[in-house]
Amino acid sequence: MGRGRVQLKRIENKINRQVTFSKRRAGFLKKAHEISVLCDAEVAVIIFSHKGKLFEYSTGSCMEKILERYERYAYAERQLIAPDPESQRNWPLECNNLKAKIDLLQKDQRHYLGEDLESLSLKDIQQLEQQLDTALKHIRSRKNQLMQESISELQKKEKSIEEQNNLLIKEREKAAAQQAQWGNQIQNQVPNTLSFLLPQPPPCLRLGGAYQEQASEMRRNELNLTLEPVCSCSLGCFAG
Amino acid sequence: MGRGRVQLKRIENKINRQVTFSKRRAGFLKKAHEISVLCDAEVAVIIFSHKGKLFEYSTGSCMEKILERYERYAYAERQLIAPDPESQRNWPLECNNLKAKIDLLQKDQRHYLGEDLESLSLKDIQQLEQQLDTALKHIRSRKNQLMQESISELQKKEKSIEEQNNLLIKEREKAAAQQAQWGNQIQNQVPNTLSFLLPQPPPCLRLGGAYQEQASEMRRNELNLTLEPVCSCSLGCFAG
DNA sequence: AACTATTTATAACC
DNA sequence: TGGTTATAAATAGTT
Repeated sequence: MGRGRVQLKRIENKINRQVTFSKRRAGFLKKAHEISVLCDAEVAVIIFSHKGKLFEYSTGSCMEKILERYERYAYAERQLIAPDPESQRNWPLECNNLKAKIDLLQKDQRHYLGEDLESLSLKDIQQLEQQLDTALKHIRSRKNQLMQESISELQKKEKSIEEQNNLLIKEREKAAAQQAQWGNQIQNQVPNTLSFLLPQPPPCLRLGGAYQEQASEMRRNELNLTLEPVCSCSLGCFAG
Repeated sequence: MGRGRVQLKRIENKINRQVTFSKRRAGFLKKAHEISVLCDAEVAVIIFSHKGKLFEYSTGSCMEKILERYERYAYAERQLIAPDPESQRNWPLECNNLKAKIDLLQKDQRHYLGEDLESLSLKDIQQLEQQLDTALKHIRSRKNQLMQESISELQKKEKSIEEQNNLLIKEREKAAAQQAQWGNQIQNQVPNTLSFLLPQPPPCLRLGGAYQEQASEMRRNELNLTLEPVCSCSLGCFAG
């Protein structure tokens, strides 16, 4: 994009290289910010010029956070390769930073839960209100969707069970009729059969019940994990 | 560069965001490589998508080298923060725990903001809805309180200024009357005085005007402080 | 994933 | 460096 085509090759002219670096760097960092905002991505850029000068960009101006995330991400792989080159990391500092971050997250979480509002200005409060209002809209929309799905599923299940019931009832009637017939024929030999069959619930009904219980148990577990984590500070760091 | 102008604002449509991310990411990484080659710079790029997927570029495919260089560059500052009588703690474990906690907090936060709801069950969603609903009640209550306070204060100030105004008006009238009297008494002795005096606004008026301006300026300032604080990001560590 | 009408970025020049 | 302009590139909306 310029008056001439560009070859992907080191610019030998020193001045030209410097100028191009300066211009492209600006455009590049701008694009980093754009993709970060537009696509809600977390971006970190580090550039060392030929002369060794550092330029950087990071979403949320928090380079360390992104680098740590990167380290964590690549952790598993590198663990396999390198057993422990981690004695030279600045652990205390890292821990401190993490703790500070957690504090911030927890503070924000309290705000999201409508606590500790005294420390917020009117404008903060208004912004918070709007955020939660929007969030609540999304949440209610999703809830409705889930409820609709749940209703549909239950209706389907109900219908299927009803059909099975009808089948079973027919079978029972058939059996009853037959047994009545048989009873008449061999009444004295097996007198209890009919009274034993009738009170027994149809098997399909019990199966349905068991399935439902299992499902709701599963949901309860997920709830514990996601909404009531051990740490009391679950919602947080808005940093993203 | 496209058929429409683009607003620097998160793309709300999920599909669009994903497509744009994909396209821009390609262009962005290409530019990273270009600047690296053309300008003989050392470039590292880390991108985490909204979904948490990692994309990266680094000159010479050696991310670690560049990150280490970066760490060395920013080393001095961070050294100052950390003393260190502590070397026998299990730092790696502690750090990992803290990071896990942060992940949980961030996940929860997204839920509080109405994002990533797909991973929640109906029951989770209902609980979340209730939490936010309660929080919103508190927040709105606090907001009303703050607004009331703000209104009261402004009213008080208004009243005080009005009183001062009244005083000043009275003074002006008094002065005008006095000057008219003087004008009659010495009209013949100093014929020009009156015509010189009259167009001249009485001193108290000018004072009053000056005072009023000052006061209204004050009000404007206070308004800015309480209603529109400079920091646009008051809430939380969004940057974490 | 391919196609364009546009918008952007930027190479060359000052 | 910082501005201007002609042009190459990137990409938003569309298919």
